[in-house]
Amino acid sequence: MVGTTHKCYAGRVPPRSPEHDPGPARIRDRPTWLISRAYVRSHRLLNEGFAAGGAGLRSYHYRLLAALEESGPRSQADLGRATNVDRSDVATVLADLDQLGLVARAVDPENRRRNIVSITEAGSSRLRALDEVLDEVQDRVLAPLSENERRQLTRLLKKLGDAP
Amino acid sequence: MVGTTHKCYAGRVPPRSPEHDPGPARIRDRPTWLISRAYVRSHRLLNEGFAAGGAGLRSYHYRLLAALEESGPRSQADLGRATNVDRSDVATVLADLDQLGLVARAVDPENRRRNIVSITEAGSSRLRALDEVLDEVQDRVLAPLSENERRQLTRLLKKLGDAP
DNA sequence: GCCTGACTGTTGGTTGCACCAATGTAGGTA
DNA sequence: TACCTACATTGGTGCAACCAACAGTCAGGC
Repeated sequence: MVGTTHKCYAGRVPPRSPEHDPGPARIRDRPTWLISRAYVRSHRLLNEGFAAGGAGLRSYHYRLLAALEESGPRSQADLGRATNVDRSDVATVLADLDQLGLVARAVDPENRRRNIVSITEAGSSRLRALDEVLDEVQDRVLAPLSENERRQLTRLLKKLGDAP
Repeated sequence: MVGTTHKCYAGRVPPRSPEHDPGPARIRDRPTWLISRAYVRSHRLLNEGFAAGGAGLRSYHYRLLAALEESGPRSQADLGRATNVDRSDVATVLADLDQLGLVARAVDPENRRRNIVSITEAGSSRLRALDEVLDEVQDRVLAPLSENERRQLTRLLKKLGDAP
């Protein structure tokens, strides 16, 4: 953009920083800001990936499918606790997945409050497709970092997430 | 919360991992997931901080105030570019700050499309109060990490954010 | 037995943040 | 002149997180 020869600015408006703007130093180095920036970036790439190859599914759907495949059939509340997704969101997202035939829900005969949710064949195969999308996204998110730096970042973020 | 012994499971549902659940490995180590977790945590602490000592202001308000104090009066569009906030959001957030007397907006006489926004005395003093809140939040967010790890994380996240 | 309390799934919201579309106005350039 | 751009503003979308309330269900104590 602005690859032209003359930037005359006849109106001479720009009050400061005609060059690139590093952003306000007050927030620039603050971890909350950096984390937020990283999240926005990751979230954007993730959504782009899902939009391109996710067939209408989003982050929540993937989380629940992955958790189901990993741990086997379990109740919705259990699923929510394992994935940090609210019970109510679990219900609505599972309704989507159920309608698509990717999961099956059945009342637990031994505890009729519960729905035992299990992933279907179609769900597993869809999950594998999403896995490829996800892997590519990881690569794009981490693109600016070296292999070693990626491992460091993963370690630090994991440690950060272990906190209450 | 729930420090009790209530693992009744009379209906013995859990088909796997009767011990502690490390979460699905499929997402557990993925940077997008870790970044998202870190963001949720950071965002929650941030909102708690703002709710406690922010007098109704939120992240967007702080961002714009900080950018204004840092760089001096400038146009809204300029402000938005410097802070990664959409023009439309800049407008509405500035309307809040204007009404609170924390910023002042005046049409640029030399380019009447623009609003030159400047921070007021009250704005600067409010910003300093928010700074203290923010600093405390940083500390709580980074609590699980050592001093050296905090520096590493900051460096890596900054590098990550330099990407397009 | 009955009552109480806790848990489950569900519906129907709200909030914060990022983002997009359209519009009216103003400047600059061809 | 006409045209293209930039600006501020309004109004709306989408996603993720979260909360409140409810009916149905179970376990324990009385």
